[in-house]
Amino acid sequence: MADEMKMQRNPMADIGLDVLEDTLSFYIRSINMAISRDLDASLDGLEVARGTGKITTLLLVDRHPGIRPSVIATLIQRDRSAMVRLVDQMEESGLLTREVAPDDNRAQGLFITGRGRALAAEIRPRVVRQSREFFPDITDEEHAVLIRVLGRTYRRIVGLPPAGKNKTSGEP
Amino acid sequence: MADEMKMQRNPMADIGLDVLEDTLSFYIRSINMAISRDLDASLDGLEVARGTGKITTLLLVDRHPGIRPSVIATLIQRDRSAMVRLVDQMEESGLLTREVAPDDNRAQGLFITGRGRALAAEIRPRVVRQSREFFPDITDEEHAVLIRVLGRTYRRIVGLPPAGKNKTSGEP
DNA sequence: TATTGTTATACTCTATAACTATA
DNA sequence: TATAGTTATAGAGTATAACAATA
Repeated sequence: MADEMKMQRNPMADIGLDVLEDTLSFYIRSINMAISRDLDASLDGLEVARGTGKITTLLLVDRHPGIRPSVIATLIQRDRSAMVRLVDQMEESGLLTREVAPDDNRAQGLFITGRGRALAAEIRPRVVRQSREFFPDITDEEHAVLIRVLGRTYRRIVGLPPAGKNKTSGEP
Repeated sequence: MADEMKMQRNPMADIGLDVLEDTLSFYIRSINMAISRDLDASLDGLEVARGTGKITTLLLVDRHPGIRPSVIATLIQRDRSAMVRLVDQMEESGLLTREVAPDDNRAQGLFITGRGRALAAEIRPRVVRQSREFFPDITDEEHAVLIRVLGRTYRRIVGLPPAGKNKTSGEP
């Protein structure tokens, strides 16, 4: 009788996630969707909302004048064709400019504009704050572990040297 | 002299990521892209590759016969319209069936088919293995911390009760 | 022959709104 | 009035292949 009464009063209450309960990729993929939506909302109207590459591109160009599109493409894990559209878009918005690289006529260097620099300054604290505030229920220690472990994984994926060793210009 | 020689021999070697270096959302978003691509590759040809909802839907329907699309939609953070297309697709593939819910004619229950059950059994170990092998350079302890912290965050986002309390059918 | 940037295309995902039928 | 599912559509992202110019 009580068995028949349970029905689905709160359908969420007793849902088990099967093996996904212990599967990191599931959590990464799920949280990615939520955090990206939240980030878009917190940057609404700012020309860098939507999509995963614009913020990184802006900050990298601001920090590394003359950086090449192909380098950024590697760091944001896009192919060159996707990178072209990204740079097109940001150039049209007046955030950066392209110049032919002095040492290689095939390549380009990207340079920040005044507007781009202002926007970078505007979003920098916002991006950091949004990221931390998205995890209100984790401790600073847990946060540090996540940064360390996920940072290590990211660097391995894109081919950056391990943390703390990026001061020396390494061998190829 | 040595200053002029550095040029850009290995362009990746000394790239700083600006504030993104300490921004969790950046790592989540970046790793998400890589892990999703890798998962797609490891499930190539299996009818559940591509896109984030199919695997979860299959395992949830297999585990919870009669589960409603709207419940799954909440757990995978999609709206109902996206859920419809997902279920359409999986029904056409013969992985699950829809039935009108006996207690509410508006609602549906989803049920696994033989093919669906077989596919679920096929992918379960693959998904778990892929997830762990994608992080070859983290310890089991670090892995456990990630599962615990990200799992907690996921449950908060989608409105599931905290871990360990999902045995009791909670109040609404 | 390999690399950098470019263009084109097809495919998928995302977000939004409006609609139906039930409750 | 609110909810479960559905349909339609515009916009954005993704993957792929082919191309030109340069190394």
